[in-house]
Amino acid sequence: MKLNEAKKKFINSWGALGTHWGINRTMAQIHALLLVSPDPLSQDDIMEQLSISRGNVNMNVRDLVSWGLVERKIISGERKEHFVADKDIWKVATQIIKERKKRELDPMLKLLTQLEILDEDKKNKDVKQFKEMIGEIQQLGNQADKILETLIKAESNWLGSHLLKLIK
Amino acid sequence: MKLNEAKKKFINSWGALGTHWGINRTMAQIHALLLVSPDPLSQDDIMEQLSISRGNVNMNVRDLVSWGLVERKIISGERKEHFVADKDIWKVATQIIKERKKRELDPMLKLLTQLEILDEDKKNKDVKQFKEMIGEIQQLGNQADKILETLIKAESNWLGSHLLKLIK
DNA sequence: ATATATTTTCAATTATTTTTGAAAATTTAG
DNA sequence: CTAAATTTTCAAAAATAATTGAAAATATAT
Repeated sequence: MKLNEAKKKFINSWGALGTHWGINRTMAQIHALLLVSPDPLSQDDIMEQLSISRGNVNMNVRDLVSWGLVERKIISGERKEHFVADKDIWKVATQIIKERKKRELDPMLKLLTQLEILDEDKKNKDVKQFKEMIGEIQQLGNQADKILETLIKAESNWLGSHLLKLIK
Repeated sequence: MKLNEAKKKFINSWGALGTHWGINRTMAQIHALLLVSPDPLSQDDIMEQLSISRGNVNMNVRDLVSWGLVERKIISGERKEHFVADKDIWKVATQIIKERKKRELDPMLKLLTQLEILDEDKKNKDVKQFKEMIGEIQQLGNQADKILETLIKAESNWLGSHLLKLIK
């Protein structure tokens, strides 16, 4: 297989995968492209390589920056802004976990707390089962929260060397 | 807050959350509805409670069954099929992990293995960096795979009592 | 076997999300 | 300051995904 073919395959399947994770195809593709590009790319480079419009590149790159996955890079002499992806995959993973936790898990846990305040007949079968269900989800959510928090703080090599042995 | 209000809130936010996870709103809503319903519901019950069409219910319930989150229940005397969600949240979580691993992580790892076979000048900067990147993703993917595998096999209470202490 | 109830399918419709591209805003150079 | 380059915005268009609803298929009762 040739390099360019491999890159294309990688970019495309990364994009396809993104759609299963609530991330839009283009954002995932741009991220993939930057991951396999040794040097920073300009908006025009990205437009050309992925055949997408300027506005699309702009919006999605901006999103990637807000996710902390990509950063702007000034190249001396160049007028255009350039972008690089953080190439440390462990950081990429923890960054994604951190953001999704903040954007999704935290609000859900907050909501569940609100739902707890149910002032109705506690002997009612439906009320009882509802409270139980919410309680269980909350418990699991809190556990997940703690684990993710710890994971985010952990060292990149820690996971492989310690956790895996302990968990077995 | 009244029970029905709480249920509605739960169902709606569960649905909204689903869209961030590549799951369609309705499927997530049906799942939420079944989670907070003590008794099995028929297609008509679901149609009525969520104001959605028969076809929609049918397809999404079928999907939930294929995910192993919901099962068909025959109620003696009743002609219509009824559906219940597995109420054990730990099982729900591991079931979702299991399915997503199978549907997404496994194929991605397979793809990465194929991309490894790159027959080009190994001194080429681009080739080198590409291989490195793929290698790192693969490593992380394999670690995640092992951890998820262990998690799926773990007992529901094991996570809280052991993993959390060890990981700290 | 026939009629009736129930479930499934799927083409057409509707809703949602993504993408484009050109205008507006901003930045940099001279 | 003015002009050129670059970035950003956003309404409209296109693409994608979800939903409907009625017809077809299947199952059950008499």
